Amino acid sequence: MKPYQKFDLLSRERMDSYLGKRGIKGSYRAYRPQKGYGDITFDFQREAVTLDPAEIEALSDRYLTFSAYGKFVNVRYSTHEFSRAVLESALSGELFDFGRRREKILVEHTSANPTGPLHIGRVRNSIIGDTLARMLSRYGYHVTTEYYVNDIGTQVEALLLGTELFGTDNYTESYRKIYENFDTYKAKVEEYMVRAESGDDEFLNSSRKRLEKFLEDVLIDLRRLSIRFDLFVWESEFILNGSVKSIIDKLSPLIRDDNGAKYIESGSEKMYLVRSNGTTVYFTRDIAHHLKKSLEYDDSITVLGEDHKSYFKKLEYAMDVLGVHNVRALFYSYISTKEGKMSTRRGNVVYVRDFIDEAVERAREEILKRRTDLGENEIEEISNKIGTAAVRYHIIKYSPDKPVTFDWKEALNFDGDAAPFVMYSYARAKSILSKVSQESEIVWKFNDAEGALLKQISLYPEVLEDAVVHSRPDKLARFSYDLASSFNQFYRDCPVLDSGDDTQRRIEIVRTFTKTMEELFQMLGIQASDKI
RNA sequence: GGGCUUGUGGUGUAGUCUGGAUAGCACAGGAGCCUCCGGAGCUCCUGAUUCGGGUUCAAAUCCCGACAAGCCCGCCA
Repeated sequence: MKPYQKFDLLSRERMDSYLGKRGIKGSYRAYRPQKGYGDITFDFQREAVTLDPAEIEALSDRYLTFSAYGKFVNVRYSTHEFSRAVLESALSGELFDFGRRREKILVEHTSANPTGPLHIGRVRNSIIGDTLARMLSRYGYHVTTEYYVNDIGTQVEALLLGTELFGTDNYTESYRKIYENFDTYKAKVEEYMVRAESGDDEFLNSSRKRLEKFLEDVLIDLRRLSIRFDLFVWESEFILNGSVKSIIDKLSPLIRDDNGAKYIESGSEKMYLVRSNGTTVYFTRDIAHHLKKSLEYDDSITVLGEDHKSYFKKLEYAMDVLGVHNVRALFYSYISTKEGKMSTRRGNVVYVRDFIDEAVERAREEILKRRTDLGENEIEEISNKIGTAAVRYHIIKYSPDKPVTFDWKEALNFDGDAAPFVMYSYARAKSILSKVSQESEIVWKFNDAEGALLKQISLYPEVLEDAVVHSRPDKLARFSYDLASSFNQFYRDCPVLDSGDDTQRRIEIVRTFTKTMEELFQMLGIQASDKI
């Protein structure tokens, strides 16, 4: 049992047995109190009971210290015993063991139409999705990541037509030109759509080949952020394998007709499946897509911008009709700039590649300021690690449903709650470990500063669980900051090397810290650096 | 018009799901700390729950209503 679990249980048993013996009826709520009140609180506020402080205190022993204030019972875990439990748990590997789960989970993220390089609004999707996938995987699930590539539909056909007419060099511009005069090209776009929908192999293959090139532009940026996909699912698959047709058949009892177009209805909401020209809409193909997910995975999460909320509600309605309940979405709010919503026309789009470049450059400047002992290659490597980590961290650290206003100054501020701080504390720890010359026996005796760091470390399992249960990858970033901060305090108070009896124990504490940090870095997609 | 989301110090945020004690953190501002393993660090100070009702012994947290910001309501994706 992990340290907090073990001590929580011990406290609870002690409390329950006391209540039983005294015949006190009344339930308590147990939670971790705010700082200063100990490690666990039994809250009797709702109950009409009186607790005798002296009797409560008498429940204490060398592991637990009980105290009562009114209807609060606070329990403090012995620094020495708890620290020992944490360090032992870490050394045995138990602290980092979350077991394996049978469930297969699909995480779909990014899935942007490849009409141009990613901007920071879209990359929030990628970073949330990738971090989510990493933490679910660490927690023991069997995770697959998916990029759903649209190779059918109005936007895609417009992109393809645009590049045919105006060239592929600046494909974003070519795409835009179609939309500038959409009426002119509407017939041609529609013709392409019909061809695609008819399952025209030659046409679809050629579409796909060209789209792959544009998609590569998106994937290049993502790779710099250590984001890769297990799976690319092409939308046309659902036309070709007939599943769109079978969806429409399955829904047919509910389908109504509107001049040849087909829709289903829930309340006053109409959900169109088929246009009057016979082609299906994105929605219909997405139903087929999600049906496939539901069959192949136990659970599936799609990362979507908040603008898709009502869309997804409709999709859920359709899935519900089909008896599918294991698909869900994780929504995030937009990133805007101070000038408002990002818009190419207004020239306030921030591309991820620019953000990464700036962050790497900033990291490089900082390194040059403080280090003269590194070679050019090393500087390059470290600035890349720091810069890309800073980008990921800055985007993941906000709660997904919090709207973010992007500000260059803030985004490139490496002081405080930012990746360099966290990476710095890790580098300090590694630096100590690199100087360890000999090992000896651990002397089991902990002081408060050691206890504080170990206690922070011991929160890791419950933080991860909380993040997983609530789909909140931002919590890992926050925890990594708190942990780094705890380490910096420990670093100030506790010399490690050449500290006599304390040395080996502190070395192990530092090792445990770096191990925990590495876990967090792994999930946050940060490449650790021993030197920064 | 209907629906969804957000509102916490000067700024950016955590806590809100599951009500409880002194609302945590960062930036900015002020004051300190290098005879010691890396000062991108550490310590201290200043300063906040949008407004109005309600529920409750107790509300940042739950309910209702305003107000403000964003998003959605297409035979687009």
